[in-house]
Amino acid sequence: MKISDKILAFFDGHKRDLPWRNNPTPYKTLVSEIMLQQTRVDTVIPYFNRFMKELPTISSLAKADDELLYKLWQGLGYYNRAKNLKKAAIIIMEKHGGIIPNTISELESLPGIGPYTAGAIGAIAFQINTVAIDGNVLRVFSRYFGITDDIRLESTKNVIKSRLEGIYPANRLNDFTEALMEIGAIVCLPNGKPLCDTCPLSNACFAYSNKMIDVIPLKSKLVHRRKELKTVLFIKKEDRVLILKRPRTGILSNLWELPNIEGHLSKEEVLLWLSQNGLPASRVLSGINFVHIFTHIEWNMKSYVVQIDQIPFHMENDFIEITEIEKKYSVPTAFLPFFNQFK
DNA sequence: AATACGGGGCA
DNA sequence: TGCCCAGTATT
Repeated sequence: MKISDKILAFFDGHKRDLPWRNNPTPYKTLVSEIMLQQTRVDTVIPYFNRFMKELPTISSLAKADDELLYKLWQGLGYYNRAKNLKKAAIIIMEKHGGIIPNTISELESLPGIGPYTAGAIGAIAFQINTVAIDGNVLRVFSRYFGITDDIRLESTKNVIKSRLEGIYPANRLNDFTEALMEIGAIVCLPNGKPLCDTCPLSNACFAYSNKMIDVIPLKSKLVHRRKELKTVLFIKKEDRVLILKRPRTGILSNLWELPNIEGHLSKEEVLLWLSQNGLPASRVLSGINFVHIFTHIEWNMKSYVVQIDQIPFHMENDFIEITEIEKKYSVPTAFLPFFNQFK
């Protein structure tokens, strides 16, 4: 039995029931693949279902209100994906007549779509004979071929790509592409924990036969995570809280945040900051402290709850009812504990 | 070639 | 704690 047949047979017998696999369309493939970038399937599922309900077509996505778009993405992370997805939808409407393009080069020219996603959409939605190399595929085939180089290196990905091209079947490119990733996701697990007993590749797997599953793949360490101190202010007047829109670029771009200041401030320093910013406070109380960890930054946040007597007239539109914030404003996870402390 | 970019789940 | 995740854009 050819290796590709074994892989396809495994997929037929073990594939998970995922929402984007029900009555698949290129649009479902596009949205799911963007959401799945660096994000687990289980995390994506509820986001995908909500997204498809609110924005069921390319055209609705292209016209979507930005606040709705970011709200649908709240908590999913890598928020530029949402921005780029809408940009891509607009380009598809304007330059491709509303039809998702069916060539790798056209797909890859869209914002937010790189080599992996173009390959995945090309193969899954359009049966293009192309390789889609994600983290799963790198792990499965570095083990299978016995490739001991650092899988973060572009050169290693190219080696795996060319080796992989040699085992592609003539048809069912869509199922085969998903099958490779499915094996990585449910059998060939990371951290030396693969379930080789149930793996369709084990009898020809280099790492398995050489007892090297715990050393392959080799992956270099990430750079050090820097620490930042912040003081977060929960400034409220009855049911309304002051929130600010973050810049269009950088971390958590376009999302809404609580006012925050670099460093850990004392109550007196907070009072000074408030008066300098035209916010005379009636009371400043210590709030909760919280640590939020990003991939490359750690925010150590100290908070204060500030009650003010009167909202300055020029800030009238910046104080939003909490229930309204929950419904319509996209607030990054890092700030949610400060809202939840009152529940 | 290296870094910025989220958040959660699991040893 | 550290690793990993259906990666891409920017520098």
